[in-house]
Amino acid sequence: MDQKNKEHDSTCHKLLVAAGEVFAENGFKNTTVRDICKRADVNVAAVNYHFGSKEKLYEAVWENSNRAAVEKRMDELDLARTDDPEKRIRLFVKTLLRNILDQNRPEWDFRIVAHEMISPTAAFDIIVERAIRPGFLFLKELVQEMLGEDVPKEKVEKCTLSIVGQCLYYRFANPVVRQLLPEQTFDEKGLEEIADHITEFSLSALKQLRAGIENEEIK
Amino acid sequence: MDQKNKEHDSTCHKLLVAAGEVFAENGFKNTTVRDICKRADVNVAAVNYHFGSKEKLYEAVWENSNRAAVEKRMDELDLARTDDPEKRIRLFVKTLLRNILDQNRPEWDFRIVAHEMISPTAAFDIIVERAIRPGFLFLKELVQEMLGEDVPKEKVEKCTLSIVGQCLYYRFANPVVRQLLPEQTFDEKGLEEIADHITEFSLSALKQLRAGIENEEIK
DNA sequence: GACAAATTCAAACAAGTGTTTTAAACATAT
DNA sequence: ATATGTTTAAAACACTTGTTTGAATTTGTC
Repeated sequence: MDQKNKEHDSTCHKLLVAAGEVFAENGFKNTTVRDICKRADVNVAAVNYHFGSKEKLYEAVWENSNRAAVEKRMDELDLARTDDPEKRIRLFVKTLLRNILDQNRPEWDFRIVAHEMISPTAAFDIIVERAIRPGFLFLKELVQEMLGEDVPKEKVEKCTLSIVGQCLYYRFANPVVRQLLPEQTFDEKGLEEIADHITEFSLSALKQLRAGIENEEIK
Repeated sequence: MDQKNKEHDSTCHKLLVAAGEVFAENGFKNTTVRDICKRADVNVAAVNYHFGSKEKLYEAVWENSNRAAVEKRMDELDLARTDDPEKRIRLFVKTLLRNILDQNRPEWDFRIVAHEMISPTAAFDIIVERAIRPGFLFLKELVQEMLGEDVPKEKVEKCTLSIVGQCLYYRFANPVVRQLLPEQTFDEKGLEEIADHITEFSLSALKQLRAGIENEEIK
């Protein structure tokens, strides 16, 4: 909205940072501009002066933080391109879990996505296309590799969702998981455990499915 | 709150019904008492007159609808007690999916649970204990049967969550799924497909895991 | 039918929301 | 130094929220 967006300690910059944090915590609807301004140590009117409205600030936050973050994530995943699909699925799961569960991570943009899933705003379509679909397609290819070429597209897609679903459950239903599994931690060690389990569970399923398909082909 | 709660067309009853619908659609925070009263065709003051507050109405809605619904669901599942664990897991998945995804189902209480998972209210603990834990324990037993007795509790629990997670993803991330898989329907046929897939995926995983465990034991 | 209690209603209230206004402070260029 | 455009600040605005009020209406009882 403004040419000085990127200068540290400018009102704009302080607003973007604060807004990102608060939106990530509470979603769009449950966030007040007064909360944001208080955290940014800035006057209430600043939001509308610099961004026009709460909604445009939301979009700016997203625009500002997301593109780089997504690309960085995809790069992380691409690093392992030489590895076999199993290792890359493991890496994918671990990366995804870290992004959605690690509270200490400043890359909170994924938490905004989580809120969008539950109560979409106008930015929803863009967010899906930019932040979700790339990862989905990435994982889908790996699943395809695991299952073989002649398995129908719908099956591959559903398997992909099965893997993603296991991960995202820990975010969406986090309070439930904490109550159901009180011993489970969510620190580095806990995340590792969860990631290992989901990977093992999913790879087992994919291998078994693959075996079943091959058996059918023989018949 | 009142002795005439159950009479049809009483203000109380109309409020409970309307509130249930609206809360299920929008969650607690995003529901206004004016919305509820408009749908119930009742004066705004009625909520506070009959229930004391919006919050107590929320609790009453839950109290009123849930106990019977949960018991009915557990009965449905128990009917199949004679079947083998595989068939019962299939039934569990299908029942769960129907409850959380079938829009035409008047048993919207499960959708309130979904909202509670994202932004818990004071009723959260009760809701988890009454609506979620019984199903969780039910499925956990089935998974235990599939994996055998000597597999650690944590593994059984994580596998259980993996199954539940696949199902609930279709609810939490429903708009995303619709955008990612535009061909997927959510009518009776669509639900059947999803349920079949999740069952197949999960049973494959469990069998493979079981095989792995037995191999280790032999060594 | 008359009286009292319970219920409904329109209106208003208090608190919170996003936004706008108005003026003061600041910066920059001439 | 003055003028000009930009940024900040406090207050107010318009609207929505849950809740309360007090009068009107209905209901129950004798």
